[in-house]
Amino acid sequence: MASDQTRSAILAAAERLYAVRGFGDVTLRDIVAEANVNLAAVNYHFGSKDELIAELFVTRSIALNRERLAELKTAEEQGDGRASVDVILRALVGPTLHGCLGPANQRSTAARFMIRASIESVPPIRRIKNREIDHLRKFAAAMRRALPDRSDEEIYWGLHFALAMAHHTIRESERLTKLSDGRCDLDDVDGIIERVVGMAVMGLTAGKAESKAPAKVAAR
Amino acid sequence: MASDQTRSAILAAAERLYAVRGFGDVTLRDIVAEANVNLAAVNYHFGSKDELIAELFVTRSIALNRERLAELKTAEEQGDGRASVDVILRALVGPTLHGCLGPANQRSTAARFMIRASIESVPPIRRIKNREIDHLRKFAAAMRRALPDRSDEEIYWGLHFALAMAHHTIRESERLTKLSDGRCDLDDVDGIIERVVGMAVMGLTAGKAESKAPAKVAAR
DNA sequence: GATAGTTTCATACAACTGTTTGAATTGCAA
DNA sequence: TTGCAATTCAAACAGTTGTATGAAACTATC
Repeated sequence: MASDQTRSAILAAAERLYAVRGFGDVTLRDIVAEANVNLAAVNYHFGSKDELIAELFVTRSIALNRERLAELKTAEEQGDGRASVDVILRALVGPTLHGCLGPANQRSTAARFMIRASIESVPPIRRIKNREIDHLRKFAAAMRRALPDRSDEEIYWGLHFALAMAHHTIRESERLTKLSDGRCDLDDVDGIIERVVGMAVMGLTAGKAESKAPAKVAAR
Repeated sequence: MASDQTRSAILAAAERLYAVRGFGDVTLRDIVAEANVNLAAVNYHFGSKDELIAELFVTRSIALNRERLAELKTAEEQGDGRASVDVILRALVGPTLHGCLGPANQRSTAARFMIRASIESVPPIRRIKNREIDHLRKFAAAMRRALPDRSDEEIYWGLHFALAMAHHTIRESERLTKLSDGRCDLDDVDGIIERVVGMAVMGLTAGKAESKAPAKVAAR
């Protein structure tokens, strides 16, 4: 309980190393060297390596989900309990994209860490991700209120595809840059968000009149 | 050169184990036990564990890419060197989705292996994936012919999003089923393909008249 | 049927992994 | 200061990993 100094040094060092080198080849010995603490400190403070990784990921996940829900809640309050489709989608994919993309040289360690977590999917992280379903259900519910005429199936596919585009863009941003010879601007995060949201809105509202304002779907 | 029996037994056993248990916890000893061969046989026939994995993945990748290109070529020949947007997209995402989705109990070992490869992303596989850019360029070129008015940027984003939806559906099919309480039918592969293609077509052609037939975008 | 080349085999190797141990040290309360 | 708990430390542990070795078994050629 006393200092907590060692504990946070380990957390910081671990996140830094995982962010840069991935989970695959970072050992406990690397971490304690980076943190300037003793090897046994990890097991003393966290119990095991997996629990260290889990704590790292849970912390960031909670923060991310909190942000998403806050955005959703604000939007629904302003809209009399009903937010528009594009606003809901922006609350879903915006925080992630803002957190993980943007100019590479100014990405936070936390962002790089979450990118790794999104790419490598090591067991302790996978276990946590599986519990995030409840979180998504809240967005499904919001979307149901925004599109009362759409079937649940359509809504789930819409949310699924929105997340697909967001996560894939994060995971494969390097490849997209290379493929397009830099013509796709991965630094313009807001542009990307509008692109993703625009596509998802089209998918969710295609063939029906929207119940709210048509939303500015054009990207850039 | 002689028998090749051992070699293929190793390949088959390795693919089977990786497909079921993932790359994370399958050791060479597991593989040789499953294949009923000696431990040293792997290094004798493949050089190293990584090269074994690479050969496995390259084989499947080549087959997949061949299938995609064949579909594209057929379509372009039938259309006087110009295929329609939806047909190009179907050639891009169809083979992958057909190969990896469908009723879980009748998925081939190869399909399960490719799903694993898509989820876990171990170093030797990542190295190979990075060389697949040329392959994508061919689809970009075909798309440019189909949509001469669209900018390269729009085309790359369109292809990127199409792949995003396809791969994410494969990676997260379990989660989508759980989230939607089974309302999203992951066994109807053709339905999924139409859904993905439909979305991508909308994204690529939004705001402009299509140069070919409007394509049946509605899913199911 | 001897021989040369290929393939198999049991075994050892060397390195690295996360974890544990028990003693030393520290910090704080009485 | 004394005593007690929390923390740090060096060292070792136990297990696993991929790989290398050298002899044995095989196979096909002459």
